[in-house]
Amino acid sequence: MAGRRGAPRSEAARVAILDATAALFAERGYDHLSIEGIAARAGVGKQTVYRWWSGKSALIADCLLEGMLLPGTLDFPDTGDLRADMTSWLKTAEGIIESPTGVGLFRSLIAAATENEDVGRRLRESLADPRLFASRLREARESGDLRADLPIEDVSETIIGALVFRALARTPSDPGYAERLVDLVLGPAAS
Amino acid sequence: MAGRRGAPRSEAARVAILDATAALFAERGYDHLSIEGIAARAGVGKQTVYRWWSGKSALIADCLLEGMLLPGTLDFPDTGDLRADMTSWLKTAEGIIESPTGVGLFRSLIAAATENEDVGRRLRESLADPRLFASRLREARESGDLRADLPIEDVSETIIGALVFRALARTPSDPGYAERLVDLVLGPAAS
Amino acid sequence: MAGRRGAPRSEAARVAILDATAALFAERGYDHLSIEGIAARAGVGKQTVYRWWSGKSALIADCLLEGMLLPGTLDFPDTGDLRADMTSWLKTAEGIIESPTGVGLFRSLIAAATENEDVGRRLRESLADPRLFASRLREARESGDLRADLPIEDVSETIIGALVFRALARTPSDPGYAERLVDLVLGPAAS
Amino acid sequence: MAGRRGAPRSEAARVAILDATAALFAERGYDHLSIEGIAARAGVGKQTVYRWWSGKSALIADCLLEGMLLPGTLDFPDTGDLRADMTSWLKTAEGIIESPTGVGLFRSLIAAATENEDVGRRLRESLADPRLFASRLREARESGDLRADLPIEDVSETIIGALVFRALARTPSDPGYAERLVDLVLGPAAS
DNA sequence: TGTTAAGCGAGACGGTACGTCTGGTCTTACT
DNA sequence: AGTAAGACCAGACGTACCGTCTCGCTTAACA
Repeated sequence: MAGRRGAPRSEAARVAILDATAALFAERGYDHLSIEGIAARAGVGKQTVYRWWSGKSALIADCLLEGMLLPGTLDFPDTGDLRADMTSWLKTAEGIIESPTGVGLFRSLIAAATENEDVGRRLRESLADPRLFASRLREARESGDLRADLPIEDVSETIIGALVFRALARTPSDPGYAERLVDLVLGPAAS
Repeated sequence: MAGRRGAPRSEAARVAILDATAALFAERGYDHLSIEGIAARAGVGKQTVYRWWSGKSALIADCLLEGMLLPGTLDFPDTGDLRADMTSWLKTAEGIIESPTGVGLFRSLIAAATENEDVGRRLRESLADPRLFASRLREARESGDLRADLPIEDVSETIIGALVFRALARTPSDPGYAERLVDLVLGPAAS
Repeated sequence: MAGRRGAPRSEAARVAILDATAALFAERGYDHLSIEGIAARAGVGKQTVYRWWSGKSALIADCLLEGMLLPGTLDFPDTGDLRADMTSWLKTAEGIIESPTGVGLFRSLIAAATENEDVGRRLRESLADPRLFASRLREARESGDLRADLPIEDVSETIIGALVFRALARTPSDPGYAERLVDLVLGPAAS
Repeated sequence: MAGRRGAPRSEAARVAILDATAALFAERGYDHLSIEGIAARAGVGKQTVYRWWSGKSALIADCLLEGMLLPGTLDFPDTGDLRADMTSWLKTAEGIIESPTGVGLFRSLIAAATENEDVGRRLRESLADPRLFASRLREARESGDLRADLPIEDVSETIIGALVFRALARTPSDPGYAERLVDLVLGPAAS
């Protein structure tokens, strides 16, 4: 059996650090985050941060895991009409991404994913979240509303990828985009 | 008329700076770039950099404009079979992106786009490059090989977006992916 | 000829740093000095300190050279009676060394000399200062008041050494000490 | 009656700590000593050090008390000729102090004395050690070889003080010094 | 043909943050 | 209760770059 000695890790410190990270990330964005700032805001020594995380990207990865960064407002609607629900979800997402705070958060997450593979992987895993559209697509395919060979995961990935790229490329807002993207990835609507 | 006085801008310095930027970007990635390092490598005073560029992201934007960052090997093949050409182009792109240097460069570009809107916009503009698939898609649509209402620009954007997201999310390599993505954005192949 | 380039060293910064060093040294002693504290007090970046000095001991050495640390109140009296003058100088010195601030400064200088050979050497050089007793001893020897073979420099060194050692060893104050030390190093007084 | 409870102080820990202190002091000098380093080398928790000593200077004071720092090779020779013995002892001492390790140890002791009054006092007490010259001087005075009023303790203190100051001031080695110092403090040799 | 304004390489400046190290305190589990 | 271990808050260390600001020099266009 193990039986480690020494004081156990302080949960209070862990939480204070993640809270401070999430707060500063939201306030100032990924690249104005500093470990010193986080430690100061959390009321913690810098060493306590470095003891448990390798740097700011790892902190962001953990915040992500705890759901402290992504707003919970992206639940998928359910009116029975998959294409309509998807379009409406996309318009909501576009709205968030185009808001000043939303785009900062979004680009900051991209920057963090750039530096840290855990952040990337966790973003990927969150695609499977049932609150997102993946599970709904799966149902639709099983009930015959979508062609049987539709690769669900590719669809999720492609939609998010398109949003990511548009945010990076500063593609201007376009009212018809959501419908076109749905048509593109699900195939044209049956007449 | 104006007629400025004093020495004109040194072309040698401009080129040396962009060369140094491209070299260091390739060697060490976007976030280990430093203006001091660039100036030193270019044999130039820091002020000469700051006189003409606002920071490292602007330098990258300029390098991009001069084609010093993207490898020229991504020309679109032309065998007459659009789907096959597109699949093969995608496989080549995947190969580059999965190589150790390629993925670094790719992610670094994403990071740069995160910080600087010009970088983003120039990445977007390069989608229209005739060496890429956009012009080929246009031809195919006009010759009736693709459905008439296919939104070409969305297709380009979506494909690149998918690649970007897979690079960020560290999605593992998958042999069948190119074909599936082509089917997804062009619609299933006619039998 | 050479012709250095770049901005010249800032005299204002140099002086501010030495002033801050001397002030903090007097306030808090050698081993509570910190480069950060000095830089902050001087209103200067840390790098400006490190650019010109290797560490705090080198700063002290320079302060010493500029006479910013030693009080100027140790001038040797001159009543015509060398032994009496010397005794009286020694009593004054003892008084300073036994005062709370004096002993701190004295021990701090010793600590600095411990770490940095320049500090040591400059302390040594200051023995030759004509305001101290060395030059007076020389006159006395030449005028026949002291034996001709008396090694003046050894005398100075020995007297200071005795004071140093008593300060280190916390030898308690002793009213008759000054006279005894004078007798010891000059030989017993003629009857 | 009292009857303390709990485990008694561990002698093994005490010895391990002092050994580690002495070893690290000799290896790296006083100001590279760290409590953490000592505790690690001794295989002991930091708290066990802090429980019994107030800091590194107190550790040095204790090592000194146990004779773990000063080499035992400074016994005073006895050829019957006091001046010759003293000169020869001084030359030996000079040799040690001028050796690379000796001077480091000597200056480290001075630095420790600077910080901690116990260290100072113990250095002072060690002057009375019969292996040093004080007891020999006393005998000589009693047997009439030295003038009756010679202040023995001042002599010891002055000699050591001179050596201390020469070490601090980096006075260069000088072949005739030992003889001159003996003449200085004992008075010129009788013809 | 000077004068003069801009560009240039160099590098010092006041700063921020880095990641590491140590100080001293405190909290565990073990003996 | 004392110990080995080690986490904690605090803060200095010396380094790397930031973006700005002189320097002394060079290079044209103006005068």
